[in-house]
Amino acid sequence: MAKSYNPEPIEDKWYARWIDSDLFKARVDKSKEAFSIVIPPPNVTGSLHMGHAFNHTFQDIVCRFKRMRGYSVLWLPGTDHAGIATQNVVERRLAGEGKTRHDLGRDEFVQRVWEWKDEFGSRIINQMKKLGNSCDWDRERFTLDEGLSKAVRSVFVQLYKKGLIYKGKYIINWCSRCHTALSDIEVEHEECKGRLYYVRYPFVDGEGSVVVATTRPETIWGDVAIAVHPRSEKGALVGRKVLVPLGGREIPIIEDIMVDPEFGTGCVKITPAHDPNDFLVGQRHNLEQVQVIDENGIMNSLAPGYEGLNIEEARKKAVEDLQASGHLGTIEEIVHSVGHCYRCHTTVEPYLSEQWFVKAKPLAEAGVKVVQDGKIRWAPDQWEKVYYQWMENIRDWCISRQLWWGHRIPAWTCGACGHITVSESDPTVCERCGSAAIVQDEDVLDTWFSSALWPFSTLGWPEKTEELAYFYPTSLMVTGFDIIFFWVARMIMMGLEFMDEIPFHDVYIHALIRDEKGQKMSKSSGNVIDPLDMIEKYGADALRMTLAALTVQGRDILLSTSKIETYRLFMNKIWNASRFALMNLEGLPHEAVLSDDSELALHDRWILTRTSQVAGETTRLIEAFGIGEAARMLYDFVWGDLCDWYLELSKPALKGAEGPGRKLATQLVIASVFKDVLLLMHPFIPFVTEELWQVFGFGKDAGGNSPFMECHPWPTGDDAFSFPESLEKMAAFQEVVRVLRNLRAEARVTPQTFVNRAVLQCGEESSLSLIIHETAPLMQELTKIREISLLPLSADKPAGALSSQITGGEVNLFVGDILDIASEIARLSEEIASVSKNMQACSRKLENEDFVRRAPADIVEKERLRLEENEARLRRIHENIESLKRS
RNA sequence: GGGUGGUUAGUUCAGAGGAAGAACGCUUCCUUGACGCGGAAGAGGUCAGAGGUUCGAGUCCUCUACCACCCA
Repeated sequence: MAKSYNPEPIEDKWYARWIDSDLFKARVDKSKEAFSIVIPPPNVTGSLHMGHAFNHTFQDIVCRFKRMRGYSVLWLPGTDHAGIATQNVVERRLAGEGKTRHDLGRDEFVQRVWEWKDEFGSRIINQMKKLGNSCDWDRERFTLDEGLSKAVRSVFVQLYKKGLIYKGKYIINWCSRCHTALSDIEVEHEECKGRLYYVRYPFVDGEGSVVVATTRPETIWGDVAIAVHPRSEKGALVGRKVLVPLGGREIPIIEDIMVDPEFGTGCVKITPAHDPNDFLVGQRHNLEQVQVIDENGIMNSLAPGYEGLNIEEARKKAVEDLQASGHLGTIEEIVHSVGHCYRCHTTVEPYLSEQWFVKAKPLAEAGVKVVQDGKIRWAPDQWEKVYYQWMENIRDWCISRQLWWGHRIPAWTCGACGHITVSESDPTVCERCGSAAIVQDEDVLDTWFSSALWPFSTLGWPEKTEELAYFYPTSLMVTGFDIIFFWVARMIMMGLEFMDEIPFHDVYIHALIRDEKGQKMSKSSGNVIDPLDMIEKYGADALRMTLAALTVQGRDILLSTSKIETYRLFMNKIWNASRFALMNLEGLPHEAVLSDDSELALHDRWILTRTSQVAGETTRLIEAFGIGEAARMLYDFVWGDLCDWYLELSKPALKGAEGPGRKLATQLVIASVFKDVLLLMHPFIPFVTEELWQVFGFGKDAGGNSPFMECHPWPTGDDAFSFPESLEKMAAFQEVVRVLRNLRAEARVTPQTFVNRAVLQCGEESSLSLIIHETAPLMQELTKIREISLLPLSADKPAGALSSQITGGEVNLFVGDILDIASEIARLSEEIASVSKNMQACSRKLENEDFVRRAPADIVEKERLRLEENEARLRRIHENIESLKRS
């Protein structure tokens, strides 16, 4: 075995073997309980980023764990077609050829996108494999593949027939760069600096004017009214007419409760075609919709003299013109919320157009109920509130996108009668009048529309497949809080509507990964830590372990390469600990197992007990999605208990110093503990554990073949050797060792120097004396003291020693001439200070009648013992000082 | 404006009613037959502030401050 762990060849080797052996293949097996996860499908244009790596590590740990626990596991992988993003990518490539998609035409363009997808779409899938994802790759799906497209059509038609999908002319969010409508949640609001322009609208009849404040003077061309709040002092103006200062049209002053009397002047201009609030006011008052900005963000002919200007130019000109005509008042610098496209960050325009919508409220009500009834559980549960809040205030979902890449809307408008035919199969004639002059809607559906069907469309719906019956509802959904609305909520609504059943039982929401300064990772800020780079540099296991260990609730994860480095060292530690074990297991037959405890020393009993404890805790934690806690516990256990203590303690026996029986017992303990530890770590770090497992030869069958770890049952700790009394005894042992080492360091004895003698004083027949008696040779080994002997507490204190107090006794280390009496007295005085402080805290509590009366008896008793212990310590320290002064 | 998190060692974070923990960094020492990618010993804290509940509060409640994020 190599002296240090080199992950790369090992990871590639095992991943290939796992796949060749169909280890991750999901099987409908009615004799087993099903466990299924559908992956949140990454964008097919993308590459694996740290957020995916984190998300996938979590799912992989749970899936591997469940396989080992005997479930029939399906982890279904795939990608989504990411309408806007993918179309953007291919359009950029075309631009490189000096072409636009319109030069190619729809069919050819879509063909080009497919070619691009075929070329690059497997990239992210290969990256997932590098991370070690145990997905069933034979079931990989894509939101635009045939089956899923069929599901999308079926859903669209059914919702339309139920009246839950409708088409209408409404004001929607428009990205003039992506050239498409967006749903409300695809708009990111951001505080931006802007200006509030005060504009005078003169009365038609007579003197004076009303002043209106607006951030968008270019839309004045589309004004159709001025509104005031009915109960404000401006209410008197209602019914009068004013002139629009650009263009000079006459518009009425109306009243509407939407107006905030406190904002600006209390008078608001109403532009129904260019503002969502104004749109609603316009509907209430039956106002005209004057559209002056087109879909490209360019002023049209309804704004004479402005035609062809973009918004920025138009705004500048409007301000100049208003200034020139004397209609412009003050200009105020303000900060206001401005919507931006979540894909390209262009400022979103409210735009009046014909779009398709899903009526969300009826769907949302069912979605709220299943969570209220506890059928779907959220972890951490605080996200439940976020979900409710959104679902209870849900608005209709704009699902049409003016793109070419996506599921084309299955609606055909008749040129003869105007009827819309919505159909799963392409119709040839209008269903109402039979005319063949029907034209399919140009738009495609929001990508999230197809993603919402993912938990059942991927399992074959609308066909009634056996996979669907067996694996749906899925067990768990793991995702980030940023897509609760985009995805989780919609999957719940669609699952309930079409499967009449929840899509998953548990939702685990994890935090987002940020850089070490807490900034979001982004290409533009150059702070991206690429998971593939990290895998190359540190290994997939190290990255996985880092991400697992950093998993915490309710806080973003700040990642840095130094943290990954920490866990890379851990991989090396496991490697070397195993190397040590293997070197010392030579000659041990594979079939030998630990079967009796007659030759077990305290530390053997202790490590077996600890292993069984840790197995139980790991099981409990993973079941409860406590991945982070489990990973941190395993790290501490392996590095601390196993390596620092147990392996050091096992050395004398392995060298034969304790006789052949002890050597064999120790070998069997090591084999047993390593077997369990590798199994417990396997879901977290599958590669290195599989390699070691095979080298150890654990689980070999009669033919000498060892199956993969994933086929081996999970250790729960229930049926393991366990000696609960060993925990306390070992703690006492460790305390003595630490105190002795501390005294050595105080006396500046270098680690390799042997000290001749130490004397431990404690009660005769006390448990401490028994422990020390039993473990003295090991204690000598760990502390490099030639002889450690026992002395009753009542005996006279031996002179010339450094002393320190332990629970139930005292440690004396004889360092001979090095002993500096003055500094030893000073050190003991410090000890007095800290012991007295502790004592005071104890007595303060015990003197408090309320404490003694009301605190649980065991706590009071603990406090009493603690006080006694401290009193004894204090007494002994004083004696030691006296004795030092005498010498 | 409404909501949700967060504030603990120099740094990054665990801990969620019974004597303040880890990792990294720092100091001192050690190449001991698994690992120097290691080991041993140490320094370092009014647990944001103020009230309250409790015999007892990083831990539960209220308020304040600051930092994030979400929704309008």
